Amino acid sequence: MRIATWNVNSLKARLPRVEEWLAGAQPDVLCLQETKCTDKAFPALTFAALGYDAVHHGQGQWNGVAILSRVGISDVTHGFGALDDPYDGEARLIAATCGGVRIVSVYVPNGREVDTDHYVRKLAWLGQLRAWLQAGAAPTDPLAVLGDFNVAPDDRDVWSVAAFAGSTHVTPAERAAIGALCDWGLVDAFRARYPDDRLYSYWDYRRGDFHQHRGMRIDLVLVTAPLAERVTWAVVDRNARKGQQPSDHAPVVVDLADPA
DNA sequence: ATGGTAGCGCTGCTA
Repeated sequence: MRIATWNVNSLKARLPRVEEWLAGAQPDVLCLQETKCTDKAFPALTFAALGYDAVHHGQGQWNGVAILSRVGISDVTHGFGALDDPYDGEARLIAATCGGVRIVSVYVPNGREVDTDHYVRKLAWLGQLRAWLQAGAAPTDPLAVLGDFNVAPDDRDVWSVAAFAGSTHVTPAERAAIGALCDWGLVDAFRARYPDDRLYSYWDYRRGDFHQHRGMRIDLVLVTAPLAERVTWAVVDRNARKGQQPSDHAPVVVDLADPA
């Protein structure tokens, strides 16, 4: 089963490229973030024509998350349920079961500037993500959390440590919040496959950052142990960041062998 | 040099 995640930075602006990418990459499950559309405007029929069932949790102008699947979609939920949401009212999490795997599509808050209210609530949001996993799942379940985490887990995950000094995405507290998810029982599937490579998933639109290789790896596929042992391949599709009207993020793809 | 680009939606915010 091929699972993938892509922050598309507006599904309306990116739909032709998403359609093109689905046809070429042939994922079984695709998690989207920053759809920036309402549930009513979500192009479910377009995806159905390509063979994908889709569920969406959107609000309109900002945020918005979705899951597309051609291996079934059931037990759909969104948000943190009974738990408090530090970004209440923002569409940042949707979950569903696809092909026997619990799939979670997340758009972690950006945090804006270190030590601002938005940053403090970003850390709280990541803490609630762990609490929500602990309340509703087990590390022994086949479960994957895919999305834009807005955190570079390690210094290897930014093009220049100096360039991000004092910025969000690289602070010890943000990295500790990702570490807490891993402590619960998640593995960074892409990093496990490429221990030393500096491969990024996001490049700022400005200054020609993509072509200068000035990127960050902030789009992650975190999987529980039963899935980690099934990973056969992982890749960032940099080609999807090229050409006309790209998103500022590239898709991250992970292949899973059939369960033993 | 606090720059630069893209999306939303129409003025300035968010990333």
